[in-house]
Amino acid sequence: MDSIQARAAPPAAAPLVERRLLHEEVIDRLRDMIVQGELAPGSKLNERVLCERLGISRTPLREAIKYLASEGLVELLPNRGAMVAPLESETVQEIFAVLGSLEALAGELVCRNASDADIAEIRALHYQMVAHHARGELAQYFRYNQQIHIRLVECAGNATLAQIYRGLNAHVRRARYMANLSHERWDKAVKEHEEILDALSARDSKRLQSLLRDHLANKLVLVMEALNANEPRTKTG
Amino acid sequence: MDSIQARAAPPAAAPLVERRLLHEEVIDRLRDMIVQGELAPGSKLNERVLCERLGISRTPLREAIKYLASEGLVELLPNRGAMVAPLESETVQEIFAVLGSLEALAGELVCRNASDADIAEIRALHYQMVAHHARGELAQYFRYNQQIHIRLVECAGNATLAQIYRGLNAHVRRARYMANLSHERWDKAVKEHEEILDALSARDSKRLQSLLRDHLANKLVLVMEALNANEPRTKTG
DNA sequence: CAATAATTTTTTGTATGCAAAATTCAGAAA
DNA sequence: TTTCTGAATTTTGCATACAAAAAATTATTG
Repeated sequence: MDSIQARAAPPAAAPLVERRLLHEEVIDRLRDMIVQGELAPGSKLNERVLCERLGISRTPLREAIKYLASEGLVELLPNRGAMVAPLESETVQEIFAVLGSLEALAGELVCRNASDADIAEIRALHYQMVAHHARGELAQYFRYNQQIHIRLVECAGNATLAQIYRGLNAHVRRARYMANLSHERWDKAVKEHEEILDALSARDSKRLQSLLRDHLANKLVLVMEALNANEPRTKTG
Repeated sequence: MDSIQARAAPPAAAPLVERRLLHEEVIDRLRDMIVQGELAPGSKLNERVLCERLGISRTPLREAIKYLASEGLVELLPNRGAMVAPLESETVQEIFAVLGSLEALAGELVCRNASDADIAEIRALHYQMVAHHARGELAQYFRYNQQIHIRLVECAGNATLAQIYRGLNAHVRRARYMANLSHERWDKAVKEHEEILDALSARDSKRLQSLLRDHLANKLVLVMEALNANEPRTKTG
């Protein structure tokens, strides 16, 4: 029983870091399970099963589910519980349209507001990513790739923007679009990142916006391919 | 005891409209109370008090609070419950920056995707609004004003965009920025709406975007004034 | 055998109970 | 008075209990 548990240990001392609340722990844990694909899009969330898996009671689980429903990762089915939000190609296209707007805004703001240290940090992430690309380590590459985009938006200095961006990004990430990435396209994506980093370093807002837009368009193609590969069935199925 | 109650009436027949779930009812009810200012920004949400007021138990209330926390209208305080999200001028400015991007996108999409019926509906709302302006009915004017903006974004045909827009809009609306609207500014706002309607009718995307941006900028000024009027105290207080 | 009806089982929605944490408040010390 | 201190009270977080709804299973009929 090495699962999450409430009030297990006696108070050793004043906890330096606030003890995390169970339902918050569960929010993060569930979100991870959904984004990582452990809980597949469209699959039903059985409370009993999840409670056993997480070692908690239904109350914090249900609270976490409500939170994620508002985030859009979960859909509530009245009297029938909840399911992982399906990954419809239509919704994905909608999300990309919004992401485009948000990245454009982020591109403008980050050039104006990011500190040199911020940009240095993004550069460091970039070189990590390039190294993983050179070694053909796709999963690690993907991880740093994500981090770069997230960090770029965060460094724009608009927390509201960053939060919305992260939420939409999580939704799309479930498509596992990196799985079938050709060498050619991979190389191209890295090249695009080089240019993005250049524009950011020069704080060339217009160029950065344009590069981000093109990069996102290419990513959309990837995502749609992944989607069509996994669920080519129409609604008649 | 005419409050919301669970499973009160015996099944008269198959309910034509799905019986709403208690926690969903509470989500809407709480959101209204927050946006209407019945629950002030920064005020603590006492579960006992709210349960009594709504005539429900703590479980659905807490679930609703979690939902609204993800929406951003409520902030969770570990081991101390929750409070209505404060209305910081910094956050408001962030939100307006994002709203600007979203309205720009909406302006583009609505010109491309809205049906003539959609535009006719917005025009009808516009004339209702104008009538209330002529009669000096501020509250009603405000209501239609809101509806026009919401409907415009909805008619862009991107549900994700519309949902995010509504959420951010709700947050800002709490500022009650219409309260101290001068006659001069009111007239100007209506003029701006006339132009917006014109551009929409002509499906002139660029002009519409430009008009929406200016209109939003003016609104930001109003909101900031309302904010400074109500909480001019600095963080030292 | 298929199709429907009746029954059992499971699952969900809500209320309630209990313990930990936070808050309040009375009284003592400075 | 103001400022601690510590018990009483309130409030929160989580678990559990119970009833309604849905799903699965069995029984029944054509």
